[in-house]
Amino acid sequence: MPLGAGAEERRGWPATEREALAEQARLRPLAVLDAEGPARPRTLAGLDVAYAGTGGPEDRVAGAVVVLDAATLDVIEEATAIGPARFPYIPGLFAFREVPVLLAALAKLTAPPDLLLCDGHGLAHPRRFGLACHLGVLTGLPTAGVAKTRLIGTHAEPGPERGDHADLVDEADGAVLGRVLRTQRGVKPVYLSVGHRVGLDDLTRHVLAAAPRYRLPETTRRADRLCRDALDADTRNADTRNADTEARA
DNA sequence: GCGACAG
DNA sequence: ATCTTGTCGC
Repeated sequence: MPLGAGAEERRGWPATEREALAEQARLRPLAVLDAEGPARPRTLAGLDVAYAGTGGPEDRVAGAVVVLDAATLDVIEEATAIGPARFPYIPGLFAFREVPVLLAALAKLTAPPDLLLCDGHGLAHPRRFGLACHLGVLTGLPTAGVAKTRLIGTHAEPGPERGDHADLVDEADGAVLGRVLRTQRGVKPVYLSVGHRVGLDDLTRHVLAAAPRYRLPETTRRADRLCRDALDADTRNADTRNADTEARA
């Protein structure tokens, strides 16, 4: 999947909270949040990141993207990438920590997925520009956030059945930020929000279809396992190299 | 000042 | 996210 070096790469990655906030403000207007569809995506991609450290900018991170056939949920393609976190974990600036390694993994795909499902929020963000929006603007692909917990907004408790849902609303202005969806009877709901070039109704259908059995959609489950495995494999390789160096000393 | 706070 | 023992349930 062709992803040329973006302006971000040439300008350097934000090093401070202030620079990151400025970058969010610069990119935010580029997100397309009023789109419909994609109605019938052929492929759905799940993205996730695993960490080695405790939240600092030096942590080792592994990103993964898993492309599934939207109809059968069979794996079509996978890719991973490993590198430094490059930014500390700060709620609201999450993307600056995960985007670099996710872009690196996406660049290894042979074809662009029809919809990227990110592990985090999109519009449901303090400044309306979560990880899913950020990744959408940078790749140009349809993206959405599928988060396990709330970041902002309030909502009623969704009904108990699979498919039941409630609006996630910004108390300040009444704006609908996303949707709280029950993917299985009797389990905690997940938080959906638009990222770029997708509609909330279509997103809800796709996530429900991708979660036939568990709380989280297969996209998220597959990506979660893949990035975890990639990080563990890298850790073992590093240990092996260190052992060899010690032996030769 | 006191909580809340994606992963 | 990651660190971690046991435990309740299908």
